[in-house]
Amino acid sequence: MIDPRLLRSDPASVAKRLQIKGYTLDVELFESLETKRKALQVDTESLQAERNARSRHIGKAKATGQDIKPLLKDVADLGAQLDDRKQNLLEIQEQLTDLMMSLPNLPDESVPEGGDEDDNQVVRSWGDPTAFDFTPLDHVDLTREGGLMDFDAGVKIAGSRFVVLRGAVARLHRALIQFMLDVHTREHGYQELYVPYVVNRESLMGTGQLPKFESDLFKLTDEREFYLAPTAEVPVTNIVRDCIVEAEQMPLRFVCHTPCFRSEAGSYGKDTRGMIRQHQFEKVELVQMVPPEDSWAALEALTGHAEMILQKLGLPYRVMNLCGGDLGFSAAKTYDLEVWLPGQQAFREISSCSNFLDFQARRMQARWRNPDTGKPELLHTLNGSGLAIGRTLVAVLENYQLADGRIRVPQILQSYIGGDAVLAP
RNA sequence: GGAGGGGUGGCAGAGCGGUUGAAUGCACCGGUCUUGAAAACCGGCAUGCCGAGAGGCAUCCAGGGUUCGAAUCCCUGCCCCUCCGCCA
Repeated sequence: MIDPRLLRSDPASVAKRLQIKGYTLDVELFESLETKRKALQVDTESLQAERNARSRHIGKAKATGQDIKPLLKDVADLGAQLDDRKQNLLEIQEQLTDLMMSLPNLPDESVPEGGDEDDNQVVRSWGDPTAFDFTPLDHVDLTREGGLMDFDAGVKIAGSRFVVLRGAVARLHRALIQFMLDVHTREHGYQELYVPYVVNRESLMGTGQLPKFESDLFKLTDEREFYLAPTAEVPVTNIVRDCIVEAEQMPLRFVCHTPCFRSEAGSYGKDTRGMIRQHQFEKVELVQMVPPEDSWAALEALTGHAEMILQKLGLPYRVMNLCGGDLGFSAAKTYDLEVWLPGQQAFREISSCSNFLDFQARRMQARWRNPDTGKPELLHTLNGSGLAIGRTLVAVLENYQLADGRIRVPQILQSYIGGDAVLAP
């Protein structure tokens, strides 16, 4: 949520900055709601003050044994009046909260202008696109033999955009998870977490998936409002919801491997081949909670942590600064890591690292105790994939393929799969 | 699944339906004392909104209800704890 004070004091400049994200704020609607709210609130509160005063009076009169009947008569119609105004106020407030909760975060100054991914800026790149003296295959063709990636089985069991992995590929997939968790816990100072994969409405509100993006989620048919987590960001970030974190515990750095479930509504026909876009995929997620003044440095560090995985795996990639139009709902700034996929002859997103500033924290009421003021203040949250497992698997298969169709195993992964230098079927 | 007990400030923990936004302790902040620290003592210490200020309003898990008035009474939901049963 955007700071309501900022929105109230300068809606025009908020609107201007939201426009960079392609969001049009109806300033007039907001201001008229705000004006109504203010009037109603003052009205209601003065009425309440009167009622409170009179009730107190009755209490005192009763205590001294006076006749309270005339006093009661006085307040007879106050209650109904009050109920009426309260109801009006509540309706306006509800409209205002709905509006506020559906406003995206303000983009940072350093976010480039632009409407879609074509306007993203290359910040830096690492490695050169892998060279082959033959025409490289994509991961689908590479794994056809032996049904190592069995898309038909996935379809049979669940439906399209699901897959069954077998044998060496399933093992490599698992090895990638272990490897990433090890690097982040041992070298980057993250605490490993295990979390629920089912999340409630409040949690999704907190990180910003709700109320606007319900259709991206799988909802369970239960009388409780349960959803499958679309990313570990949701369960992990919500750990600090309604919490006041002590300063000496900061920064909090969590790493968590979870499956992620996404309905991918609206992506029909997009990335239908292979494992690039699935309803269910694994991800190792990095999440940080930091004091506000540290969050920009933390974004650079966190992005670096994700990059380190690609470097250790020897996968060429580039870092993109997302333009306004491509920026997510909650993010103030996002770096995407794009890995080189020889099968597609293209860079594809494999990680997304964002600073949310206090946007999520305000929704979650996640605070820390600022030692300078002694007061609870909103903290800053960040997260990034470190990395998406399915896409990393694809990248390894495609970048490490040999002319005969076998797959070399990146040096650093060999100890995770029994020392094999070439993927054994 | 069955039977009970609970949800109050950062934490612990009081709180006859009226002057309780809430005793007390701990923690924290400031001060006195001390060479310094500890102890002791004094003072301060929830959040949001409105207001220039004085002050006002709201919040004691959430939502309804009773009442002139609810932290306190009633109903529903959520969560936690204890015991029994079942279970990976």
